[in-house]
This record gives sequence, structure tokens and C-alpha cells, in this order.
Amino acid sequence: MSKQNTSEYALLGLLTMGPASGYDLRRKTEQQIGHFWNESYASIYPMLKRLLGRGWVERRQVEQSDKPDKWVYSVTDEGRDAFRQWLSEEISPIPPRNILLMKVYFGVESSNAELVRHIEWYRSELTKTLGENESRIAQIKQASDGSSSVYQLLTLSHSIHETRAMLAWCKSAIELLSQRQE
Amino acid sequence: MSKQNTSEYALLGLLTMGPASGYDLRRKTEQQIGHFWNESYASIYPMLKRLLGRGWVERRQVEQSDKPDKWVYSVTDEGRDAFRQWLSEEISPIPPRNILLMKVYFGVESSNAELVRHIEWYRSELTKTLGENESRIAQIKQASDGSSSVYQLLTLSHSIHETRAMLAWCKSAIELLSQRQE
DNA sequence: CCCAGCATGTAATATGTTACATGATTCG
DNA sequence: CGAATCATGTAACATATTACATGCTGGG
Repeated sequence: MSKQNTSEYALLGLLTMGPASGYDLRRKTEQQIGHFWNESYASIYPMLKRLLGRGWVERRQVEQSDKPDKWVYSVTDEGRDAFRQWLSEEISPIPPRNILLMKVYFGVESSNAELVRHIEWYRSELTKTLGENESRIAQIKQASDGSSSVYQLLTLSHSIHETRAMLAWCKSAIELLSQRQE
Repeated sequence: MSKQNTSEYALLGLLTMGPASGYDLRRKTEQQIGHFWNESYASIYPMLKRLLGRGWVERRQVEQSDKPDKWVYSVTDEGRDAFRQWLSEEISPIPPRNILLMKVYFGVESSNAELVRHIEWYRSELTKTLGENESRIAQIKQASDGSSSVYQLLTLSHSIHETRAMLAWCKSAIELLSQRQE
């Protein structure tokens, strides 16, 4: 596993679920895998070009009367093989990066009021995330055929576990910092 | 806040706690803030150079009889001001990237046994992390003067909350995937 | 003498982000 | 006609990772 290229595999994975244009992929990355993977949109077209070059995807032009024409990409057999191969490979951990915790860590240089302000911002972000993920789960459960949605639900459940834990931490951190005299 | 440069502030922050050489910082980033921030070691020296250029740190050469000579860096007043300024700035969220969840999401292309294998690897990583963080907490509580360690403890508590939640998810995910026929 | 640890760096490569550039079509 | 959405891309910049390169010192 010399190179990661995880973002390329993200696109490839989305294409295993059905053909899509670059523009489609742009939204799908956000809506479908956005809660655990972010895509830099500017690199979607270059990545598709590379995938084409490797023969992992192919594209055909689709004319549309109501909208501009578009290129629709789909996975080739080699692409699907490569994707499955990647799925089976060992994962190398992504090191953490949390700016909030850095500001907390260096709290002696700051004030407790300032820290509480940051943590409250964090809490509001988390609350938003939690709501989004809970409504996604509800949506999937309604529209579910029952089988392939298990995996999506598992990823959402992961995010919810994580978010709830972070919210609990926020609560205790805010309480602690508010009580303390500086 | 045009640019982030959070890594530079990480170094600056560590230097507000006391002078250190590049080599020291290399270990400190790992041991002290490693659980929420990773540093690419290759960039420590270039970053220190930039911090020097801005007048945020200064350095003096320290001769050592038993070890090679070294440059010891310390924060200037301007550096401390810049750091405090940065501490007060609003945080912009770092988008998530979780390879395990990507492999779970595309589980239909894989097998449940393979997924379980990945999740078990993840669980072992988490267990290791949890142990490390718990022993760090124990260490700090022992050696504590009681005041400035609150912030370190808070960041560790965050990691522990997070890790425990992830472990709970692993358990339920493994149970679910093991039961299911494919 | 060799290895481990201390100490500082560079080069090459890969990856990611921001902003910009262009143009079609539909709807109000 | 102007705004919104669909659609594809590039250029410039910023950042990160891997591997390499060098040299000191102490201890086995």
C-alpha cells in the first residue's frame, strides 16, 4: 500500500452504486458520505481523469434537452476489482487533528470564559450534526429495502455515538470551567 | 483568519510552556499533544525558521558536553501576543475523514467477515489508545500541582469519552455483522 | 567498531484548498 | 435580463508526507 488515494476510492465506490457525472459526485460526496469523508471538490475532475487513465471508469456523453450536456461515468470490471481489492486492504490510521482541544490544552494562556465560548460553539456544531444524522437515519429507515442500508446505518450510528459522547464532554467541560475561579 | 497554520501555533504553544529545541518539540508534539494533534516532523525545522523570521521566537545555541550542541528556542513577547490572539479567534471546523467508515459504507462490495476484521483492528487500536490516555491521566493526577493540569486533563477526558463511544459502536457493529447472513 | 539516541535539516513528491473562469438552460 | 442551478474545468497556492542526508556522542 504505497499510496493512499483514498479520495479516488471514494469516488470509485460511489460509482459502484451507479453511474454519475462529476457534478453528481460532487453532491453525493457531501450528502452520502459527508459525515465521515470530505471531498475537495476542485479535485473531482482531475481524479476522474486519473481513474479514466487507469481504465477503472469509462464515460459517455449524455445529451440533455433541458440542461447542459454531461459526461456520465461508470465503473469498469477492472475498476470494481480494484475497489474490492482496496476494501480488503489493511487500514492505516488517520492521525487526529482537533483545533478545539489545542485551544483547551493551552488554556493557561487564555481565559475560562473564552474557552467556554469555544466549547459552546463546538456544542452547537455537534447538535446540528446530531440532528442531521438522526434525520438521515429516519429517512433511510422509511425508504428502506432492508438489506444494503445496513452499512449506511452503521456509519450513521458511528457518528451518533461519537457526537453524543462529545456533547457529554462539552457539558462536563463547561460546568467545570464555569465553576472554577481563574 | 486568512490562513490556518495551526501546526505553527502548536509549536508556539508548546514553547510558551518553556524553551525547547526542535528535537524536543518533536517528542513533545507526540507525547503531550499527540492524542489530538499530529505533527509532520519534517516540517518542524522549517516552521521554526518561519517563526524566527516573524520574530515570534528567538533561539540561542547551547553547548552540551555529553551530547551534540543544540539550538534552544523560546517565545518572544510578540510571539506570546500572537499566540493569545490566535487562541481567541473563532475555530473553523476540520472536516472528518474516517477510512474505516468508508469501508463499512461500501460493505455491499465486501463481505461481513472482512468488515468484522477491519472493525476488530479498529477496536484494538482504540483499546490501546484508551489505555494510553488513562495512564496519562493517572500520571498527571499523581504529579499534579492542581491548577494548570486541568486543561490537559480536559483534553484527555475528551479522548476517553470519544474512545469509549467508539468501542461501544464496535461492539454493536460486530454483533450485528456477525449475526447477519450475507 | 557499531548501534542507539541526540540533533538538524533538505528534496521530492503528493495532496488539498481557494479562487477563478466559462458557459448552458430555466424560471421569474 | 438577472439569478439560480447545472456542468466542467484550471491556476495558484498551501500544506503534508516520505525518504534521504549528515554528523555528534556514549556505551556495549
